[in-house]
Amino acid sequence: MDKITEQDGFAPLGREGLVERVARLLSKAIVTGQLTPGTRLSESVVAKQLGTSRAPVREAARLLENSGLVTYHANRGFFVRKFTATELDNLYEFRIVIELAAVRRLIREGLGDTGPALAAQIEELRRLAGPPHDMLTHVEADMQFHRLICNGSGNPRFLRTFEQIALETELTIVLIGKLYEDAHRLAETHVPILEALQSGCEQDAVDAMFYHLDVARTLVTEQFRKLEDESPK
Amino acid sequence: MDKITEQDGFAPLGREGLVERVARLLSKAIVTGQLTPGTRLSESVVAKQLGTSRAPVREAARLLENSGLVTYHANRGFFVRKFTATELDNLYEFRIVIELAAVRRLIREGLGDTGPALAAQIEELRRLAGPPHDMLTHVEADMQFHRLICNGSGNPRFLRTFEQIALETELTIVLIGKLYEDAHRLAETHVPILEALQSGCEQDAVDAMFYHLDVARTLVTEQFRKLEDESPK
DNA sequence: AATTGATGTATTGTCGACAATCGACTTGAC
DNA sequence: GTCAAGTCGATTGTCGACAATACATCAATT
Repeated sequence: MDKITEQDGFAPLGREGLVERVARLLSKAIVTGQLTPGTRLSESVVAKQLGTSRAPVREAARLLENSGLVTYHANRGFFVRKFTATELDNLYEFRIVIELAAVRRLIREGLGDTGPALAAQIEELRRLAGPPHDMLTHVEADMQFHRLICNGSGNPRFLRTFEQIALETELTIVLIGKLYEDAHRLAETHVPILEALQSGCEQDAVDAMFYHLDVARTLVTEQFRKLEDESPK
Repeated sequence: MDKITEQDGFAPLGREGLVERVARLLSKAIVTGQLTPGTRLSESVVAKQLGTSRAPVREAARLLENSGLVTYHANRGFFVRKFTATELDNLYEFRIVIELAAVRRLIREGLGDTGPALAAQIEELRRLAGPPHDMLTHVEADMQFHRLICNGSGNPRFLRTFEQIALETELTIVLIGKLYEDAHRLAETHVPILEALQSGCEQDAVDAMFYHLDVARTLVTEQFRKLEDESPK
């Protein structure tokens, strides 16, 4: 079994550093929309709210900067990241490059236990399609499917880069407010990818993944442009 | 440990933050080999040497962590990154993915003023081929050629990702101690890439870049394995 | 002798305070 | 009324000190 989540194995449990905890709380607050894009992340305010000093908050903010959730201006502090339609398009283009490369490598290295893991994740997506429809949980499960592929590719750099864009991808999806009209449909769109991967045909797998991501890219970008027009600036 | 001193002479653009200065000094010390892989980066020691407190050093170290030059172990601190042959191979595989994607995009978007910039950079490489043969300067000029391509691609994510792996790439090359036997030859290996880019044929450009990077990958990996055998930890 | 447990030391983790810097506001001249 | 310079308040930048943790050493037990 591959190690993805931090709860399996003997990874220290109470050993989560304060910085990581703050980073997790902040990222959750941002992704869930409690902190809207553009708002300032005052170190002292956050520190006071969490009952810590500014140092851990500052470090956590720098971590989030690498995840693309916040931007940092020298001598001005951290701000929740704002996205433009172009940036969003660039994000998906980049994501496609990374994930297609991961798919190619995964095929060449052999699926291994990534196959069953992907199948199980699709089951999870189907289960989540039923009520209650928690958007964030759903998006995270979707991302987990793609994370499994990057993780199974065998080159840790793909997983690492995926993690760097995973949170901002989640954020943009949540910003838009919907991923698919039908949650059941979303789950099924992952099936062709898995089947192509299991067939062992590299080109089929690449095509399936590209189609999947390209559809998502179009949906997300168009929806975002629509929202941009409704509330210009 | 040698003292890390700041090279005077240039203050790039008005004010540079203390954190950035420390990060620059540290990265230079690592890439030049003053700090060898595996050595501990004691916050207090570095801070004392640079005449600052630990806070900026700590932030700078976290920046370098993103550049892959140092690793961080919770409650143990920062260490200069050690590379294995496999990691190095993964690095080059990843680099190929990124740069090939950048080339594709650059072709589609049109060269613009990237063409002349690339030509000028080749000239710079030729100039540096003459004495004195400063390895680091040479490597940096080589990387600059590739940086220009990522920058010209039009998608900032490619440049951003390139920057994340640029320093560790430089480090591995310097670790090996040589890039090419003949520095003049290195400069010329970039010519086919530029010509293919100017031809406008996407496949030619991709092929040229792939060949270039694949040769480098083989050279570096083999040389590294040789060094690994000589001094097997 | 090997392993376990206790102890000491060095380093990181966190904190609160002060200094430097930026942006907004006020004030004044034209 | 507009613009410029000066001032003020708030926030980040940096610092030194203290607390918590890990590693090494050594003692005690089997």
